[in-house]
Amino acid sequence: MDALPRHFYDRPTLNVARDLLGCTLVHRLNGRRLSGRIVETEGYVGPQDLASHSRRGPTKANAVMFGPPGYAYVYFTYGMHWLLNAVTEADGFGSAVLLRAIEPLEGQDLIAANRPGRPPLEWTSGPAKLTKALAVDRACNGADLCGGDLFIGAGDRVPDHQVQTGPRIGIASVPEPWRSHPYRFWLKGNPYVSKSR
DNA sequence: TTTACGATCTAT
DNA sequence: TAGATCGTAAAT
Repeated sequence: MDALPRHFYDRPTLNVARDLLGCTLVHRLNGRRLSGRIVETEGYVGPQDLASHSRRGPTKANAVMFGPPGYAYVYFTYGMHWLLNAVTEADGFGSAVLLRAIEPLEGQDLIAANRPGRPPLEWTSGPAKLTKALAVDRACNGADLCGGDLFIGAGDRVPDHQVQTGPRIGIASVPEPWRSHPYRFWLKGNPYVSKSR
């Protein structure tokens, strides 16, 4: 499976977020492949988006977001979690797609080992769960998703009637209209889609 | 240098 | 429903 080309990411962020559904996130590690089918994403559409880390302009932590498309923006939050994004749009524009959930495909023995004591449905059904499961952390920040050990491969095209949209999760303190914009995309009925609260 | 908080998860 | 837990950036 080939990595999606850079021009896939050099498009409007919401189109990328929609089209990443059904694609395969792969992490090559120690000669093995850990992978999963992307079932939930969120778009963070640019500095004007008050829910986006890019809203205050480039900083040391979010610099990758402002770089060229097709790179991994990995950041640390809540004192313990790593979250994985794919950078979108033109170099210099701060936008990305957060990968929120995947369905395990390859390397399920290794994935299980990274999620000890948890049932399969809780291995990758959340943005911090999937990074833990696929061993994605700060070392992956800035990785080239178009040609490296962490990449995204094309999947079967997901028809529109299988795609649902809604507001993004975990941004309750963000002002309207950004809080309510339907920038979250998921596969209808897929059991690995994260639980919102 | 100090403080407040966060694109979450888990156990209670 | 609250506690864990710490890097980051704004405030002091």
